[in-house]
Amino acid sequence: MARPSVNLKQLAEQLGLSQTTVSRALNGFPEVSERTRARVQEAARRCDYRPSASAASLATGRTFAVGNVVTQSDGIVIDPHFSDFIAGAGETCARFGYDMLIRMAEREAEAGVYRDFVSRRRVDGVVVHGPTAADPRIAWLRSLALPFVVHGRADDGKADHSWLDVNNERAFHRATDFLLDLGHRRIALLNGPEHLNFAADRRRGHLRAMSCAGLEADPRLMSAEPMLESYGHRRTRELLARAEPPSAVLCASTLIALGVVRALYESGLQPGRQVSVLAYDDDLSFLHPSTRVEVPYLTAMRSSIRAAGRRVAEMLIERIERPEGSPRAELWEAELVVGTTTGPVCGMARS
Amino acid sequence: MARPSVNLKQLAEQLGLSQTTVSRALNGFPEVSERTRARVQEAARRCDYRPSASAASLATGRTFAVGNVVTQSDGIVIDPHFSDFIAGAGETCARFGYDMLIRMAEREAEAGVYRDFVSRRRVDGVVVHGPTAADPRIAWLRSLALPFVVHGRADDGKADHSWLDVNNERAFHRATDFLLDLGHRRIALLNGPEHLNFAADRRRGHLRAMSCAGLEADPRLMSAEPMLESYGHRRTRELLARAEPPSAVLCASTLIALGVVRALYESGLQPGRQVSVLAYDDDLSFLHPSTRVEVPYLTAMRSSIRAAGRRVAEMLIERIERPEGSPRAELWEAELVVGTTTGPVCGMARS
DNA sequence: ACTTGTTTTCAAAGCGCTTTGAGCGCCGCC
DNA sequence: GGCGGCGCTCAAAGCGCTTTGAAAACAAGT
Repeated sequence: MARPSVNLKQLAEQLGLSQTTVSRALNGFPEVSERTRARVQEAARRCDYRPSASAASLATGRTFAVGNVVTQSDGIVIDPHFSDFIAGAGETCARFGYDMLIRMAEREAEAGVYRDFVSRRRVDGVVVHGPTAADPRIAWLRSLALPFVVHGRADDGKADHSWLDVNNERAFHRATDFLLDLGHRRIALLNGPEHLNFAADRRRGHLRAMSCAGLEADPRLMSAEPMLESYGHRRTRELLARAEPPSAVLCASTLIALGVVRALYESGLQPGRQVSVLAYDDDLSFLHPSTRVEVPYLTAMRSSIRAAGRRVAEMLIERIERPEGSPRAELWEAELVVGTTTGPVCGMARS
Repeated sequence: MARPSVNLKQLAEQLGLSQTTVSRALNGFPEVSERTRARVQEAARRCDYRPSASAASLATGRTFAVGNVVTQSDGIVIDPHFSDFIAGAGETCARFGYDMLIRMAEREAEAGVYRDFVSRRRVDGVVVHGPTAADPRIAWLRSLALPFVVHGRADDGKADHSWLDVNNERAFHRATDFLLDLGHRRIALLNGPEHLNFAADRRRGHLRAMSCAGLEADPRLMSAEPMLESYGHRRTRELLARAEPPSAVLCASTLIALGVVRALYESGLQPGRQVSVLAYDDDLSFLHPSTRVEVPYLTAMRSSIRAAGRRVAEMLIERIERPEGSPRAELWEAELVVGTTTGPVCGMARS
């Protein structure tokens, strides 16, 4: 099996046909007779013929690769949510014969990367991660005529491009309502970085729910940081040291929630008893049992980021293969999963 | 900035030079005069000229991409360790002008993916993840003459290829010694899947340390499963329900350890007091404070998987660009970081 | 002036595929 | 008998780069 690589020319010679016919036979063109097609396919399989990607790419302009640029904003943190998203997207890509290209760059260099993708013809399309308010990338990509799908929403979703987002605002509205119904009034929000739209939406959902209930949210109970376990832990310790600690904590990720839970236990408190914990759960594969028999632990608003990855890739491939079609937008609702970390407000936490 | 894409021919015409000269000027060949080179470079910059990747690739056979195949062994779990590794590798790749190609496949299809990479000329080399005992991939890749670097060790590292691994055996030997020194005798091992070499090595290190201390490891205290938080949690509850529970738990990842800690707290035990917890820590970015000022929480054997990613990518690029050079092998030592989750054995846990 | 050598430039031949435009044989239809 | 149409196949022209082999330009040595 050393070096079998046959090229089109050799295959054609072997068959006594022209390259044209062989190429057409393999690519399913109608103008080749079924008998010939079968012969060609058989020979191709026997010789393990596979067209060179770069030659095909040069001839067609297509690369069968989708780009993902990972910005290392402050020299830190590739977030684990990304890897689950990629896993989902990768499944779809594999199914359609695409590869995923990943390029890391400083945030300021991102525009350059897109131009590079286009002028060097490296990818057929890209997915845009972590949109911010008035995200400039949308305009760049449009002007470059590079197909793209946004994971999240830019321009409030009004814009004329494909996107898929979770209804973060509603998710946090509902989460807050759930806690309010349990009697909680002092609710802390441990949000992700709020220049990212998803985090801003979550904050808004939380605030809306509070004001619908006639309550004013206490700004001192709200924070926004990268979603690390240590953030949940440190912040919870701070909150518990207050004169008026919260009776419930709303977290932007399960990672944060794990830190919160750890801090609670360290302080001798039990999640779901003295302090309730509710997290947004991206259904990360490594935080969940592989078999779903066990009772959920964290109460959470859940939506699978991996499923989102799958769908976003489908949407992207559709834009690539039928650019004339109209863009699609999907807004997914997160599902409330009640676990053991929430419970009715209890005496202790009353201010 | 709409469609600037200039090609070599146009650039050459514009300069009144031949394509040859322009190409050579840009690629740093010595036989072009400095004056001409400067002129060409200036023009290239002004026109934002970038050579088409597929054309260059077709002409040279190089792709400037390194492949990573992610096997979805049982339809589940892309593990978060992978994403940190990729982040590291991505940094190096970006520095050297390479892209990372990711392809998902069923484990049985992996051989086919490598062949595809080679015959379709998709990548210049690959990194091999998660080597197992007598891993067949090594032989495949060698017979395909595709440059590769193994993250981990195959063939006990004797083989003639580049690899980078952590000394997992020593790490777990030391970790076990550390616990033994604290007086622990009943030590549970929550290992990763032991068909993977790194996990087998860790088990061996643990067993060696035990037998060096004249102790026999209790097989009922050892388990091997995918490294999920829920695994740590469930398994710890099982262990605590035993007549003779362990006084210390050794975990193959921080994720597992978080589950262990949670289970301990739920049972009213404190990590570091009644039960010690020591984990292998890949220094995953999302489980650690971004600023390192805080005291470490988990006691751990630590080695950055991200740094490993960086180095593996360097080694791979070296193999790609100088295949005649001799392969490199590196064995990294993990560092012991003492946190708050370990302490001397205490009365309660005595059987 | 004429060879010799060195530097700088070029035309043209690939790399391996797709795709255009045409050819050929054959049918049926006016 | 000529003509359009249909079914199948092909030669050749790209796609945009690199690289070979040779030529042109210039300087230096006899």
